[in-house]
Formats: sequence, structure tokens, C-alpha cells
Amino acid sequence: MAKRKITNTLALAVLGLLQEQPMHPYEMATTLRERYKGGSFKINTGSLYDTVAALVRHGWIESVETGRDGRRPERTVYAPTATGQTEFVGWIDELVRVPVPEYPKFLAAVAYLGALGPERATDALTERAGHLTTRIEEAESALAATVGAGTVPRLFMIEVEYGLHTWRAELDWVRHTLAEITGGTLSWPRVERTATGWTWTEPTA
Amino acid sequence: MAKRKITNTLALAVLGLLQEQPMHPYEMATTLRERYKGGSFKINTGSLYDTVAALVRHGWIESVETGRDGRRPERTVYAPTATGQTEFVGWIDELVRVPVPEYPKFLAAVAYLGALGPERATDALTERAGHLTTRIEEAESALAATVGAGTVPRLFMIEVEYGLHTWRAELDWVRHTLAEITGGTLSWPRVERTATGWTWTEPTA
DNA sequence: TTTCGGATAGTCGGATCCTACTATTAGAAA
DNA sequence: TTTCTAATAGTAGGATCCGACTATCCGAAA
Repeated sequence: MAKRKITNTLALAVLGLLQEQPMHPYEMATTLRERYKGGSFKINTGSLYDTVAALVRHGWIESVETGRDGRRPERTVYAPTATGQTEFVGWIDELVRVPVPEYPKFLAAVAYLGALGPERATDALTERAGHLTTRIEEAESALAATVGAGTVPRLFMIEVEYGLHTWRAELDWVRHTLAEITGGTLSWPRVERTATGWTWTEPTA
Repeated sequence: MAKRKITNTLALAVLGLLQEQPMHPYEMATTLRERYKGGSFKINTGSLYDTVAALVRHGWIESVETGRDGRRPERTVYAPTATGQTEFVGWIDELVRVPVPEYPKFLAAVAYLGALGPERATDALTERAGHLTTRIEEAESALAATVGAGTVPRLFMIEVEYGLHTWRAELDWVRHTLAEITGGTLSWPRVERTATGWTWTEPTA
């Protein structure tokens, strides 16, 4: 399998928008920000202009018009090429089909949870649980306000459902782990230096 | 809250290793690769040397020895500074405490799942489910071989448990969505152009 | 009438990150 | 004895990414 030319998913969002209508980058930014409040894409104007340039370089989109309104900066309007249209679908297909390794910050932190000690870990996890809870509630009401009201088909907000699902799963794990720490089933071993390296002893208390 | 100087979690792994022993970068790479087969960190020699340089710049680690073995390239051995030791724990604490927005590839793809159409989406999701299943089985047996055998305390492999949990959650969602597509509860609306933009009609069939 | 904030449209410089590569040595294979 | 491979240790160049910034215009408030 040939390597993808572009990896940033912001390019996917750009392609997605241009399937609907030709647009200039600034308009893409505002449209995306409004549409994906939920945060499926990291929208950053700097990155956006670079991404658009990359898409042009690879021939997935092309400029169809450049004009200016008064003495405002010039606007360049882009539209997808034929290649761009097929690559769009192909890319989605691949992203769905094969899971790629990801490295979320929390995973890294969990790897060193031991360094916090049981009390501080409990405290930190409790705070995280709180943040997650509010996020989940927000996403729930956002869904209720759109899909629930029938203003948007469910399929078009399915990524919000997925996000919600992952946060709920994370919250589950956090709560479960908290219970294990306080319940004593997840113990903090005592670590000691030796000549060759390290040893640990489980506190059987 | 002041912004973090370093964001790459590979730096966290480096700090973690140096808590145990002074080390040179190449040794860090091999140790990390061996220890985190599960993939909590993205280990890349290029990034590693840059990360180490950044840690030195910020005064979190310092070189304690430079020597060479025969005519091999020179090795620089690093150890954490006092700042580095406290920052290490502080960073973990923060990462656990406050969830930061992340943008996994799959989330982006799900946002455009509609573009695949029901058949291709079903196909792709089915394939993903297969990949996830094998990953999960691998992680399960890795855990059984270490924690299950009592060679490593559970706390030291807790991030594998967390990874496993998230994959299981993802698999759940994928299977659930597949069932909804085939069951007809997640329908593909018919999208049409209008003068002003787009309209959709739910297939009530 | 001036001024001030927000929307419009995009640029720029630097940090970061990764791929691909260099160069050497020890030991196995032939 | 030569050749090959894996391990050792790191470098270099370029792509990418992002935060901070520029510059203009419009409408409302003062």
C-alpha cells in the first residue's frame, strides 16, 4: 500500500467542504468552525492555508477564481479536481478500514500513573472524571438540540455520537480505576534500587 | 495556567527513564522500544534526539558524561536535574487531571462516513472490527504473559489495560453501528442540491 | 465625527517531527 | 579469509504545524 501523500485530516475536511461548493480558505475556516463545534478537526488558519497549498500541489484541488472585494486581501476560490473527488472517498475508506496507532496524551500519563502515588493519583483522576462528565453532558445536549429536534439527519452527526461513546468509555475506566485504588485491588508496589537495577515488593497490607 | 514548554510525550518517557538511571539516547530508544511494545509512546530516533536537546535547553536534564567505546560515535549520557524531577511528576499530574482535545484519525473518518454509502461503510467497518479484534487479543495475551504470571506489578502495565479498554470500546461502537446500518435504524438520507445549498430526505422505506 | 471592536482574508517565522541516511563494529556464515 | 548482517550511535534535510501577527473594512456607540 502506497503511503498517503497528505496525512493531516484537516485536508479531509477541506475536501469534504469542496464537494459541496467551491470556496476560499477563509470561508472554509468559518464554515468548519461553525459545523464542527464538537471538535472532530483541529481548525487553525495557519494550518489551513498550508493544507490548501498541499492539496493544490498534489492536484487534488485547484483554484477556479481569484477576485477581490474592495481593497481586502485577494481571495482565491478552490474546487476539487476529479482526482480529488475519488481520493476523498478512498481516503475515508482507508481511515475507517485500518486502525492506525495513536498516542493520546492521557495514555502516556497513565503509563506513569505510578509516579503520582495513590493519593495524588486519586485526586487527579477524580478531577478528570469531573471534566469528562461536563464534556459528555455538553455533547449530549448538542445532539438533542439538532438530531433530537430533527433538524439534521443522524448520519451527519454520527461522529458526535462516536466521540460521546469514547468519552463515556474513558469515564468508565477512570471511575473503575478510582474504585480499584480506594478498594485496594490496585496496589502501589514499593520500589527499591539494587546493584543491578530495581526491585519491587507488593504491599500485602 | 502557563503553557507547557514541551508537549511531546516522548519527553515524558525520557524523563521517566532517567529517573531510574542516567542513559544515552540510543539506550533510551532500545529500552523504550522493548518496554513499551504496547505502543504508548511514538519512538523515533530522530524525534528522540530532538526531544533530548529540548529537555537540555529547558534545563530538565543535563549531560553527565561523554565517552566513546572504541571508534563508535560518541555517546552522551544524560541525567535529570532537580527541576526535571519535579516537572516530571507535575506534568503527569496535569495530563491526568485535565483532558485535552485530541483528533484521532478515525473520528475524522467517521465524520464523513456518509460519503462511503451504506454498503462500502459496512464493508470498511467490518474490516476494522477484525483488526481491532486481533489487536485486543494480542494485548490480552501480553498482559497474561507478564502481569498474569506475576513477573511485573499490575500498576506498571496499567496503560496496557487502559489501551485495551479503549479498543474494546471502539470495537463495541463499530459493531453497534454495523448492526444499526444493517438493521435500518441508521439511514442514509438522500442529499440534493438546491439553489441555496443542500436538502436531504430520509428514506422512509 | 471619531473611535473602537469585530469580521474579513491571509502571511510569516520558528518549533517540531519524521524519514532517510551515514558510519562503524562484532560476530556469523561462506 | 572475506563477506554479510545485525547492532550501535547518531545526523541532516525537509515537510508540517502552529501561534502570533498584519491589514482592511463596516457598523455602532460615544
